[in-house]
Amino acid sequence: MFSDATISRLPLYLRELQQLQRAGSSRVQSGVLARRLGLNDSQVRRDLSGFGPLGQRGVGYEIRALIETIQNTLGGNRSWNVILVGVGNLGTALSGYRGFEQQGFRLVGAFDTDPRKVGKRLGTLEIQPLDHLEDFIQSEEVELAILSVPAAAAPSVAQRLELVGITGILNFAPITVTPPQSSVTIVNVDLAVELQRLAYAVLTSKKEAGETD
Amino acid sequence: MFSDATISRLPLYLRELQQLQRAGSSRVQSGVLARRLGLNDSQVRRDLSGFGPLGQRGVGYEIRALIETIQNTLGGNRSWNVILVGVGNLGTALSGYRGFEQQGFRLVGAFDTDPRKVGKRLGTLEIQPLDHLEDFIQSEEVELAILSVPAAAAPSVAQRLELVGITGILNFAPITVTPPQSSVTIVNVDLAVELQRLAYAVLTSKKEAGETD
DNA sequence: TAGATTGTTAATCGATTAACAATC
DNA sequence: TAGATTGTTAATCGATTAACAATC
Repeated sequence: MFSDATISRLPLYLRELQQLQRAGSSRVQSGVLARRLGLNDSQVRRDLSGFGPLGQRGVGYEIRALIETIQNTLGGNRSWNVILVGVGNLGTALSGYRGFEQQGFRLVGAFDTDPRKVGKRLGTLEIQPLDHLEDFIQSEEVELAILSVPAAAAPSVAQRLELVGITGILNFAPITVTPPQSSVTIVNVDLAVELQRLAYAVLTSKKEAGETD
Repeated sequence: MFSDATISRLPLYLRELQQLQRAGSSRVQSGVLARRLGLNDSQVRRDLSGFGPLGQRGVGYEIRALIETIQNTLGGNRSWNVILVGVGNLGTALSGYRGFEQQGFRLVGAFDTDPRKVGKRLGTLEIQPLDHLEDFIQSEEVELAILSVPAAAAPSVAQRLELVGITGILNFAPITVTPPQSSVTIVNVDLAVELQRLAYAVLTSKKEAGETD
């Protein structure tokens, strides 16, 4: 129904639409979305046409309907129970990240091996020891895990999560984690990668501009 | 020389190669890299062939040479001075992120508007007020900025950064920031987007497996 | 009706991949 | 030499985009 390329843009449309809605708009045109996201307007219409006829010719798209439809497609229009494994600097930051809650992701548990952290609070949650992982995941029907442990620990923790039935892992540890078996989907996020892409883009835009540097 | 698709994979190769090197390997084959990154081996060879003949037929690629070449291409084989604007939870986490230093990015300054934060230490740095931004950027030859301020403040801070000559901004604020003029390159990182992609991947892999849910 | 914008087609463009000769 | 793996071609596949009829 949707190509991979389209799927990867749906979250971007969603964010932009929510921004427009908050700013008071109720309708939007393909050209507006395209400009704001640096895309082509044909591309936007083609992406959105996968939902069936949603727009009105001559008028545009109803923002509210678009948001609901995209959310339905992306997240099944339901909330997901998420746990955080590894409450270091990054883990703490991620737990406070507004965007997650907004998009239907509920942080229901936080885990760390460090005995000094266990028992402390993280927002409204109490940090639990890693031993509790298995019981908690089963009793709370947790499906997704955010992994922010040190690189060295990441593969073994990922394996443990898979064994107990976690279906998706968002890995922030600076190491590529591949699924031990294939019952779990792992998305690796590398923050340094983004900075490298930025540096490359800056270098090439300078070259284009004719600077010698 | 390199397609966009190839460029976006170079940082992934780099990370994988550094991991292999740390594990004691000195050579690697296209098939090995492909498997570890979920790519096709032809694709890996094609990507790497842009550097000229680097591999040895029948043997593979020298890891050390590959790393150096990729680093050269991506970052100009030099270090970049980076500042952090917005020292909240996320900013603090980013400042401690190992991956940045490893890839040649040096955090040279940290800024926040909050008077209670100004003067405090962040690692080896002292947090400065936003007023110091312009002077600091010019005297320290800062080129890149990591933006982790609240969404509402992001566009105006981005504009300020552009005016004073910053050439690249990595934006973590949960809002799409587009360059006011075109003298700056902005890369928007949305952490919730990754979680949404994961959720979608989980949903579709379930459907494929025939679960009704 | 006149103006605007969608939905969709067809053409173009670019990226992936299988295959294999070259060669270490 | 025999085995392995690169570098590169050619074919395939998929994604983007211009264009325009449909229609609000």
